[in-house]
Amino acid sequence: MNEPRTTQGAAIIQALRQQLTSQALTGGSKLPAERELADLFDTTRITVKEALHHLEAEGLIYREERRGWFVSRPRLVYNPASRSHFHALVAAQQRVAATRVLSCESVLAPAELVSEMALAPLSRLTRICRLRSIDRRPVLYTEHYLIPEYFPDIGEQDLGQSLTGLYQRRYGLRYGRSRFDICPTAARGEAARSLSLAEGSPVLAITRINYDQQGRIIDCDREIWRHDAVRIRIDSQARAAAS
Amino acid sequence: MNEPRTTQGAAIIQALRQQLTSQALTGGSKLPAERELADLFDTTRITVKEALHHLEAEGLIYREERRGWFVSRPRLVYNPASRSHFHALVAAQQRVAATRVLSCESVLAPAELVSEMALAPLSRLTRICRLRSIDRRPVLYTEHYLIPEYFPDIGEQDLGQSLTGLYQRRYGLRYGRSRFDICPTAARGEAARSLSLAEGSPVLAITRINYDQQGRIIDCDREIWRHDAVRIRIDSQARAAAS
DNA sequence: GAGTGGTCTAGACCACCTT
DNA sequence: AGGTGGTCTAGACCACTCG
Repeated sequence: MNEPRTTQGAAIIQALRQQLTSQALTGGSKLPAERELADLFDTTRITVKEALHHLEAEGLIYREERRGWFVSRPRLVYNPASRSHFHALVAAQQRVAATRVLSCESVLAPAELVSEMALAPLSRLTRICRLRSIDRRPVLYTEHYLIPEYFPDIGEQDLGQSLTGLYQRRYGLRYGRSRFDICPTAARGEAARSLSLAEGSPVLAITRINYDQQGRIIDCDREIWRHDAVRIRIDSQARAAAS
Repeated sequence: MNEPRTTQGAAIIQALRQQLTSQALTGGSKLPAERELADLFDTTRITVKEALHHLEAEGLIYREERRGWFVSRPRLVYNPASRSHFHALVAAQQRVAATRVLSCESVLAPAELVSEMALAPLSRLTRICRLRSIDRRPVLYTEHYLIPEYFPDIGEQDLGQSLTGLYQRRYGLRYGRSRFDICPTAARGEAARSLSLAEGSPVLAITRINYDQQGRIIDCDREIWRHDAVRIRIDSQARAAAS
């Protein structure tokens, strides 16, 4: 097997992994403090911390800033190409969803969106920021950028519900095609704070540009998922022959 | 801006980020040694290392085991739903692709695939392991698990080319639908070694189950991408109305 | 106020890569 | 052989959370 020599760190990882997969530690529960683990394994906090980071990268545990380490729950299976509503999707997987609206305001279009959305320079967009939780744990930070002309009075609507549904009911807009990018990156700024993640923690960023049925761009949304909270699943049909 | 107090680590990150985005350090080049950076910023290796890990999570730099830190090149834009060949895809983005076949052998079906692929317990599958590079940097480790009945003599074929093309030309098999999962996780074992990643480094795992045009499962493939080397891009058409 | 993780110091030895 | 990152020691103080 060409097994690398077992380091102390690897031993800690293995011991914890076993506890985690054998359900001795179950979803949502808190791990002992780093200092306690260091005593337990007769080593230092730095070594323990390294081991915990490995398990975090695997998605078995997660951190909440200055609160401690917790056991991850199963990932939400999510298809960004389907238009299913977050609350319905979560409920279908026997979990409890919640949405909190963080802000809704008019902002100058960020530079990268000006070209992506084919806007005039210095355009204004309506930005809606929301934080979504599963089983009381915040897992998804979203920013929607709307073309304001299509969405008068959006600020007076209930934004805790599905925006897709609202677009259709209130504004008569239905999605046509959309394009999305999925990119593993690191949490920064507001997204990190809202998700109670340390700056630089790995996340999955999904950026989507939505067109209506006439092919006009109507909005763009950016989802920042905790990397251990989600698994993307997509069914695809056969295409034209490979090139 | 509610800026968190600037720590020493944050200062290092900012300084390096600036150098990286201003192209003072360009793709592929090597960063100074950790000890050198520690001197430069008048701090310890551990602090420097932490900062480097942040930039790694962002995808701006990457590590090669015991060789050093390097500046990332632009991510490959990849659509796993399209059947385009790796070499063609890479060439279209002005990069140079290479494929190395690591192994091709008959193995006992891994437990998780037995259920996923609806196999009889203790079935055997043909496993092909390959390592793919862009601009001489290994970025993608793949394992294909084939139903052996459909692929006689596969071991004698040239496996460095596109397997999709080979399936069709040699075996008359064409893909119908497929289902794929995209999951941010950590590198382990053979995949970590081949990609010269430390155990536990973040990667993007894409698992795909492929059906032929008659709806039979013909193979399953597992791609392990270096997390900073790829960006998934998918175009989707409108679906039936949201539930 | 006690406990937690976040950050940091100032070193050390080892395993591996490069020359 | 010399340089690199990988791992580790044995502490320290700070910022934040929670009861």
